[in-house]
Amino acid sequence: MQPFSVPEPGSTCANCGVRGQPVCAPLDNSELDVVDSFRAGTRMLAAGSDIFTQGEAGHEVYTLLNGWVMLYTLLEDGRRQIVDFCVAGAFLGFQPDLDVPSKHTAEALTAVEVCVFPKRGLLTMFGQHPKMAVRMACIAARDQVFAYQHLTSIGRRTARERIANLLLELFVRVRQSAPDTAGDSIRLPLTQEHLGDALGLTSVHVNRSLRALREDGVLAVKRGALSILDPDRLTEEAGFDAEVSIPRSPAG
Amino acid sequence: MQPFSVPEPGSTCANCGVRGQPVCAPLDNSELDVVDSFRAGTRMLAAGSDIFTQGEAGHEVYTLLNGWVMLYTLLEDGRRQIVDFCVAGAFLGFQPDLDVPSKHTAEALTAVEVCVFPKRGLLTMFGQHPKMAVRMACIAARDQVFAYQHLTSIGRRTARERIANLLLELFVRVRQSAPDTAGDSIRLPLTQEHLGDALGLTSVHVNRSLRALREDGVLAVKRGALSILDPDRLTEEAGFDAEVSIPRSPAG
DNA sequence: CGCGATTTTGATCAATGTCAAAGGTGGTGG
DNA sequence: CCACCACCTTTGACATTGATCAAAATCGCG
Repeated sequence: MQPFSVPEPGSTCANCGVRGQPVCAPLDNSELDVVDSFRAGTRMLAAGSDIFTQGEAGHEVYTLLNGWVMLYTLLEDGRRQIVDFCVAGAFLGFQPDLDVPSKHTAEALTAVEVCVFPKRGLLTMFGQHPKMAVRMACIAARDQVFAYQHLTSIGRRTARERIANLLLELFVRVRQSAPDTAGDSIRLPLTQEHLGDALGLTSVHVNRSLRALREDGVLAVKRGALSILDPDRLTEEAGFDAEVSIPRSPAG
Repeated sequence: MQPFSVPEPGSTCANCGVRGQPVCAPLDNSELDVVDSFRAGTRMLAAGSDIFTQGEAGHEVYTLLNGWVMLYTLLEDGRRQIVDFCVAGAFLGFQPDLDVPSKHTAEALTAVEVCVFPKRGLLTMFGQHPKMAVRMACIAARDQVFAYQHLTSIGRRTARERIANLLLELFVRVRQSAPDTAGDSIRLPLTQEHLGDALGLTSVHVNRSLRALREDGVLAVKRGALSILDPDRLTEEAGFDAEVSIPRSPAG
């Protein structure tokens, strides 16, 4: 599957699958035309392909419509740190300067569909629609809080706690991005190596900790699915710290 | 020293010491009146006092005018993770929702002066001055990148590398916030415990690594001062990854 | 001079990494 | 439908980094 963009005649912002979440969420339907004409359509990408790449200055930003993406940094010697996993609704690739190379790679973990915006003109559009700029600031601030929580997990929690914390976090995130789903399990298209690279652990150690969590009846990861066996216990072990969200009508 | 705010009759945004850095930077002098009338004046805080506190919903945001601040999270059992150190120019306390308790505490490491803004009305002001909203988004995005780099350091670097990386980062940050300074050392009002809590290490281990770095002639930390002995070597050991800044006139 | 905080050092321990190999699993092509 | 292959998971033995505990030395400061 090659990357390609399509105007998608049938699809408009008004019937967007993630209408309530992205930068454009605060606009009302009449204002949405601007966004509609500004965006470059949607694009589908195969699992394993890069949306943008570390070291390269991208010219687009993206709203993730469905599928999973990971954001990672590679050190010179090949060590990899996954800094975030993204699901539907995430906004990817925003950075103030057009020509500065990205510090991270965004790679599709599953087949993925993104809504594409050219970076050029983005800030102008924000300037003309301050609601979007404010929304952008709120999204970036929220993601920063997530990054800080992730940081705290890696810096100060044990391997088992980190794993519990991340998996619970991903569980609620998927639930929020798809509020129609239910049950105690979700699809989890991650290998143990992904988990390790996100948590500062080796995949071997992730494996052992995961077995312990399973044997203790807390959670189970199997065949690309995560099942929460004991929610209370998991919440406790994860040291979980209720959600960070963006209010429908922001403060002020 | 008790917290207090003063209208500071002599001081205005136009002669602000960090004029080029905060959210208000992109406004021209005529527009600055709005900010001037919106802000609640400046406030001085003693070393050790909290600017805002984890678990409490603050009603203000702040621009740091001078001094050092640390941002940290406390886990239930007392483990502490410092997620950032801030110097002049930093913007503190922004979060979209007015009533959500903060996840972090901002504590003054030295005597500190901040410029205070009521949170209520902030987003309205952003709406009326889109340049500020855009600036806010850019600042949040930049800080997010910093958080990701910190994350990468803790997750994938050795103790020695983490220390080298953080100290170099602080060095350049101080230099940027006070471009008039020079020389190979800066004041560093941090204990080894602070470094450890920022890097996911114990203070004992920080001490040993610091000694090794000193004996190897890379850097020295002594009496509240950091000296860079061998910049090239340090840059290499730190795996340093050139600067993240916000361009004067942002993309678009 | 004396006290609390910080730094330094030593001895020992535990969590996690490394290396290596043996199972599984799913996908592909014959 | 089977065989094979790439990739992932699981397990074992052992190595290492960094943690823990404890005490001495030093510093900042009144």
